[in-house]
Amino acid sequence: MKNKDTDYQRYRKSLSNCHLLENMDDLTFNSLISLFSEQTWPKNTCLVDENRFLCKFYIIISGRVKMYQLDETSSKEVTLFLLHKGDFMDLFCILDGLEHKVYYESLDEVKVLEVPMENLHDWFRKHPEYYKNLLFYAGKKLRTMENYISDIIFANISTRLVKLLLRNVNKDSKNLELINDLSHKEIAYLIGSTRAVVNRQIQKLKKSGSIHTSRENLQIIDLGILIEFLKKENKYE
Amino acid sequence: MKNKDTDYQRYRKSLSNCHLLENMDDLTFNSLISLFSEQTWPKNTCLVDENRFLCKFYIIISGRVKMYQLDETSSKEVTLFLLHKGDFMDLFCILDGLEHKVYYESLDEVKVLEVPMENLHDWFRKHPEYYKNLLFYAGKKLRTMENYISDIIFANISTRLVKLLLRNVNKDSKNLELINDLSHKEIAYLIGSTRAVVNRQIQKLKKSGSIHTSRENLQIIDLGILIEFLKKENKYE
DNA sequence: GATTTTGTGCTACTTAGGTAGTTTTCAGTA
DNA sequence: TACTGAAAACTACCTAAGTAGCACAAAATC
Repeated sequence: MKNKDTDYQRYRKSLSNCHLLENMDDLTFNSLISLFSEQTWPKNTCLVDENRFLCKFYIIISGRVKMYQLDETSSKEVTLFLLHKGDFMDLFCILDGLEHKVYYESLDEVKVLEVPMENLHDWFRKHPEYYKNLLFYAGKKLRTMENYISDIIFANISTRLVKLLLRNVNKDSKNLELINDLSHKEIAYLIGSTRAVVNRQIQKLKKSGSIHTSRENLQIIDLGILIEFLKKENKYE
Repeated sequence: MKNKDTDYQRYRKSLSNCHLLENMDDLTFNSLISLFSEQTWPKNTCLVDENRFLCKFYIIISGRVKMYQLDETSSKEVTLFLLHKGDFMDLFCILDGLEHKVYYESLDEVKVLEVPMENLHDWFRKHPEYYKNLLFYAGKKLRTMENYISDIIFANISTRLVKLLLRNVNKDSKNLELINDLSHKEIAYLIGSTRAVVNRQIQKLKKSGSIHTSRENLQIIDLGILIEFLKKENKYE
């Protein structure tokens, strides 16, 4: 039992940014977290089982999972969300209980907390006030999607690329995080484009002296140039 | 009091498709609906007051409201949602209580139910189990947005146009609804394109014999042709 | 009923970005 | 240390779709 308790404290700490668990006293937190069990998914694994997310719910503890759509005809991809610590799967299923045709793939070794959907629903029925946390999270994701749509419609690829970079710069360290070790292909899918086009833009950014790249690695060396670029395009917020 | 009761019954009926009010006994329904007051907005009016939706919440009873984003630089638009009977405003604000930079415009004379946000929150605190209804609605909208994104990335304009038409065909009457009286410009904004391009595609559809148009009016005369077209593009679901 | 505004149809032009293909570089591993 | 496969770099090409402009018709406004 002592062991479990320290586990819970560990989760409490590592999931401090998790909207679902916000404003929760320790007792409630423990009652919820005791329903979960920890799992590890290996790197670069697809989670293709369509119905899995109707019966199980997951919270990511560590590692990245991309949620993406695939177009069978052209075998193109779009990454809808790059999920990480504190994110859920599948948001859509937990909200409306319907099937969600979407793909998930781990980009790192991923640790998750798993709970049978039914148990989670039971818990929520007993603690309906915590639906609010789910609402808040859904709101965040809606906003992200709305921005995605306006970006695709209003902004060209170079703008979208620069915005993606700036979004993922750590405010304190000024370093690129979360997407710094992705291939050009993965970066392309994050902004709804293709490898070749993104590479073309990356070459331009390199020549401008704003970034430095090596194999599966992208670093920002002059944030100011990127910000100036967005300002020129009137896309700087 | 009698008068009020008949009002409530009228709302109950006309808002039967409203997710927020689903699975609600009459007593609860009345306790909620009594917080609202009816309002009428004239046709073609912009609701620009930025903070309005932070303090007031609206349910549409009749008429259409488009929710859209505007790019100041290019003065381009995208319509994110074409809201109508049973839809809410502003979903984003009710979910996370944050400001939402978005535009609303009435396309018809619109009747809404208005409630001060604070009162609605109070009601929800007393009836937290109805957060679930909000969750369900949010899920629906997330799905719509996800589809929007994949369509923009995977499908060309003609496909997106045909999909838009088919989505808005009444299953029973086979007639185009909700978007049948829009200008080409408004149709363009619904699929993230421009007037001229949409017009080009509409001419093609007319020549194919699938649709008939007149000023601000679009009718489908051969649904089969449109469905065949999508099948050929492998975009038919 | 005259004037203005708005929607539609079309033509001609431009271009960003998608596509295809080759070469080079690099990391893992046999 | 050589082999292999993936990522990256670069070139050449193509086209869907955005842009600009104009003419005409239907509505709306005066």
